[in-house]
Amino acid sequence: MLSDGMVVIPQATISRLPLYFRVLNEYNHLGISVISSEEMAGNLGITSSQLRKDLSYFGDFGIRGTGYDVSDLLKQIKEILGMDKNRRIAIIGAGKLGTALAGYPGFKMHGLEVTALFDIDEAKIGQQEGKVEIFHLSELSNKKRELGMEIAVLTIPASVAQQVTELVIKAGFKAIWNFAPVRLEVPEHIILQNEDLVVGILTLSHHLSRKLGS
Amino acid sequence: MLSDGMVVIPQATISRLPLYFRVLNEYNHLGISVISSEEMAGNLGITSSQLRKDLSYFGDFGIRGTGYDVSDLLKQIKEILGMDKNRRIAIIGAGKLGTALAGYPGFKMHGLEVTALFDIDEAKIGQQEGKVEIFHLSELSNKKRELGMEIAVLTIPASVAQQVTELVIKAGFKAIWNFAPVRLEVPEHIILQNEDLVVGILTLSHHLSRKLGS
DNA sequence: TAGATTGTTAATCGATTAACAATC
DNA sequence: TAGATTGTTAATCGATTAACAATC
Repeated sequence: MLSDGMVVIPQATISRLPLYFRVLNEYNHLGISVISSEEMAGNLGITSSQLRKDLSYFGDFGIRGTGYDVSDLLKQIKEILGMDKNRRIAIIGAGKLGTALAGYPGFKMHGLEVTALFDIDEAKIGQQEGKVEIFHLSELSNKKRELGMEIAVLTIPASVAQQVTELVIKAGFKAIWNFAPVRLEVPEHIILQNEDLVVGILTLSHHLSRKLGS
Repeated sequence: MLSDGMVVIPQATISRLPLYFRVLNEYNHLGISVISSEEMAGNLGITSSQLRKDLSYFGDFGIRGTGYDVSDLLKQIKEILGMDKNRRIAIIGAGKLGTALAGYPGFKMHGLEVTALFDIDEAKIGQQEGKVEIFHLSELSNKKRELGMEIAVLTIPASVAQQVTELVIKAGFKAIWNFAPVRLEVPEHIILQNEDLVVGILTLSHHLSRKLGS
């Protein structure tokens, strides 16, 4: 694919890139340097067409007749997902979920760094959670400037989520990952991703009801 | 819709039901007893067609010319999602994420109960996490029978996830909610839902790269 | 060159939406 | 009955897949 103008990339395609990244890492560790779309797709339980189509949105990364160079494709996917930017993350809400995420090993492994936690509970302010300090929410703007964070993670009660979202936007964050079970209103230019944990488990519960009739 | 034989319900439809449940709860608390699909859909930022179509997979819940009875529809959705079954959950892996989930208020609010935690770290065995006790993983079968759990949540390292999955299946669990970033192999009859937290944040990171060009 | 595998096109499949007959 | 809103059909939109020309 050549110059793209304004091609819309399906959300599903973007969601599969981390999977490609992971399996390529495995091949890399096994010392495999070239891989076909057929082989990789088989490993992931998808069609090779889908894999090739997904990659084609971003460029021509393969070699016809040969396959894909593993470490080259890894580098490309890192770039596509911004993993080369070492993005810094602020977690708002130093409760159980917030502090658990602060220590989540998956972040660092993917070029992401939790740089600060924020809360309004005075008892928590100044404490360290692993290597990450907890600041008062009123410091959000200052610390953002100081530490260069780009993504705000909301692990706060639904009742205050909209209010805190406005603070976060005022502080200059352009991307929000929202764990509160509520639909946030944000301006067009803010990138919002909802992570609703209840949806996942209720989906399971539904399938249990349906398949087992109980 | 009448008898369904083997209608396939889109995953997207099931994922929206918890949202419908939440907004209906709000109407209920406001004392609103009847609601139109137009009103509800507007509130959620979707089309009324989609809402009506989603509900039509499960039955005829509305009254033409009037709308939907809020508390009746709430009851129906509870039933569809198995929220009336009070399903019990076992969390495997009493690390940060596992213990955070054990205390997650969203579960109880949706008729789900975390009944036990499991780990292999002797230092953790016997401890209480909130109201939930931590047992040794070797007790999984016994405790499942004793406490009647149905859903296993995996909050364990990817490296042991497949091995633990086999234990979980042997213990008789029929549904698995997997937080480990790995593709699990399970028999056909096991209901598996992957919750890959890295996908969410990398999606944000990608959009940051794309929209801001940085 | 012969064999292999990509990138892309066109066909297929599935989900969303607009429109409207049914009906409260 | 007149007005409103459902449940459903058919049209539209978008994503997946099969097939194959391009090419290493």
